[in-house]
Amino acid sequence: MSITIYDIAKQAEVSIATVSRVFNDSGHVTAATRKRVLDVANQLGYHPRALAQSLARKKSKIITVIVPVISNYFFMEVLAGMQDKIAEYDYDLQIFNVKVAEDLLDQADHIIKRGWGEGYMAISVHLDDSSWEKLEKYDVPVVLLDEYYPGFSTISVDSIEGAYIATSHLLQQGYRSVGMICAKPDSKPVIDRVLGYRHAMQDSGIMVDPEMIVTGEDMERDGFTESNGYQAMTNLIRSDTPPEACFCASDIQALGAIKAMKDNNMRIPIIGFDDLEFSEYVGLSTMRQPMYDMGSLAIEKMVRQLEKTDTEPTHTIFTPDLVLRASSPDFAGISEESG
Amino acid sequence: MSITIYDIAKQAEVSIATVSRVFNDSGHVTAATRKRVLDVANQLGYHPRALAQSLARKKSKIITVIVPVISNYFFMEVLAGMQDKIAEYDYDLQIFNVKVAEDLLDQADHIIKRGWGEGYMAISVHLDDSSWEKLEKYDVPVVLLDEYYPGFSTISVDSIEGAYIATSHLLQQGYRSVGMICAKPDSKPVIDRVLGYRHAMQDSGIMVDPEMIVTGEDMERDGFTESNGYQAMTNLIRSDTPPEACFCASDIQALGAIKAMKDNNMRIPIIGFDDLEFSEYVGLSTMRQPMYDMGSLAIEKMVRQLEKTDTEPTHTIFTPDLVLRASSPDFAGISEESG
DNA sequence: CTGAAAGCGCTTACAG
DNA sequence: CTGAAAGCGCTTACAG
Repeated sequence: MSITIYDIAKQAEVSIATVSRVFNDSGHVTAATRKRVLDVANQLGYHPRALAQSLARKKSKIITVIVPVISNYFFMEVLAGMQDKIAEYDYDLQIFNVKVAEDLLDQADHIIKRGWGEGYMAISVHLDDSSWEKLEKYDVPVVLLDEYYPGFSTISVDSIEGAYIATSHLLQQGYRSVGMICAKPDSKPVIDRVLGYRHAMQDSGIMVDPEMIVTGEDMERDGFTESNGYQAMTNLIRSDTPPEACFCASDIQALGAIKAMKDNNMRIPIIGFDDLEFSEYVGLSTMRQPMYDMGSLAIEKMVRQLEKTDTEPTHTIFTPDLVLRASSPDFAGISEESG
Repeated sequence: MSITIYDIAKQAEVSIATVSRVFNDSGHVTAATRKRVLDVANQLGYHPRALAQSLARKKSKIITVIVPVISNYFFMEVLAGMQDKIAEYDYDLQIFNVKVAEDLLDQADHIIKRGWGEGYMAISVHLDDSSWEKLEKYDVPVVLLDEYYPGFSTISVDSIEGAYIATSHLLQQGYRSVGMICAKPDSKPVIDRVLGYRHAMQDSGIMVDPEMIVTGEDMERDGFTESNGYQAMTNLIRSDTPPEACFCASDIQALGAIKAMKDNNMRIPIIGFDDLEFSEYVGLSTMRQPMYDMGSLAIEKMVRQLEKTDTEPTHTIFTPDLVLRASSPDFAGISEESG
């Protein structure tokens, strides 16, 4: 039913090898035969099947992206960067979702063994070193995004440093009691951001009050949701000694936190983490993660590996930038803002 | 180097056919030989290559998604719905970006001919009927999302009706001068939304003032950006007779429009279109498009076609729901709100 | 420049 | 239940 290389070879009165050559610009084909083949192909609407080409060439020209099902804004902005960048190359993107569970390694293993891609990128997939080590054995190009492992090329953001910067800024403004809204406590980014927060507090000689580190009840998407932030801030407000300022593990939660403050008719300075597209318009101060650039860079690293330009893994660690907006006014400006 | 069905056949002392059967639970294989094969396979870390299976079976178990590069929130929420739904089935998602240009048909044609997927979904790809007709000839399952064409299954939202509802609501509140913020004028959704807006105005016996239909200068993503909305609202404000209320073609633009109002120290009721995740937290009234559900339904339709449950194209047209929030207070409440 | 043939790694009737 | 063989739709040395 669907037409193949044989059909057009027959009609053009050449061998299938010649047809193949025409479509690959490989080998030298006479202009005449080339035209004959192309004419027949056009007439019949022929186009080589990528599947068959991939098998024969042992190259699929596909880059497979592994992402946790909790697809959030972070992933989306990263993906946008990937999509724009990959358009420059002769590769295409295939996406596989994995469930965040104990058998995460098995799932990744399975995806790689299925062998669709020439290379694999994992976004926010967190495994321990021994797990990554197993995957390393397959000797296939892998780029990790939002994760670090020496054996693969990685792109990540220094969450500890970011949290430190945000918290320190608040402390420098003169606030002593700074709270933190976190998400799922055992999620990798949360662990790091809490750590940075603690460091900053300690470096300022302030005892960390465990009750100042809160999260909401809604644990969908690992707690990275507006509702979680809303709940968390509500908890903070209702505590005996509400903080004077707050560092929040993500912008999306900060959005909810701001709403909670509004609903409670109060306002304290808050700094988020991410810098999502809407953050600027909401006036949210935040630690900017260059998500789009990270996605773009990930593709570049992958292509360099695929084309053997890079032979050793490379590591890029971005330090997030503090972006100050209305949500964390200068200390002097507080009275005006908190109307 | 990488191990194949032959390797494990040899070691297990069976034919490759038997190995294949074990991995496909097809045919009856003795428990003993089955175990033997599986043991060897595990030991060698074997797993069938999807590429080869696809070629032999003439089925790739892949659903290909075609999306314009201007990937916006709409696409992202749709994709989330697709991802969650596809997890229930034995299919995987592959994404191809197309550039919105004259040769959009060629690009789609090319993607389909490459033949990766068993079925193709197009999100927000707008072509004329004769173009879709050409694609119909390939006789491969296609589902269109955010587009209508009789020959394929489609899922769309009634933009005209949605715009009509939003505008009518504003008019019923008592506003006479209602403006509209649109995006790229010749983009499909914009055309429809402007139409609905005009209908509503006309049905209320109000002359449509062309100057009341504005857009911003930034045409990235077809104008569906905050900055475009900001510019558009700024234009509206600066006009000789600013409107008393405003319908906006998208939430993302409405976000920018609200900021523009704030910066100009004024506020008129505004209703957006989409209901993005942040809209609730911003208090933006809007025409809700069930994007997630649309993505989910698209997968269902596709699978039904792939498994021959559906043999005829089906069409689902959602009418967007009016969701009222703080951005468009009741007429009575205006004085309080516009502080 | 062009063709015959082997091969990519599987599946699947067809026999037995 | 199991194997030999053809086939999926291409590519690519190897000859000529």
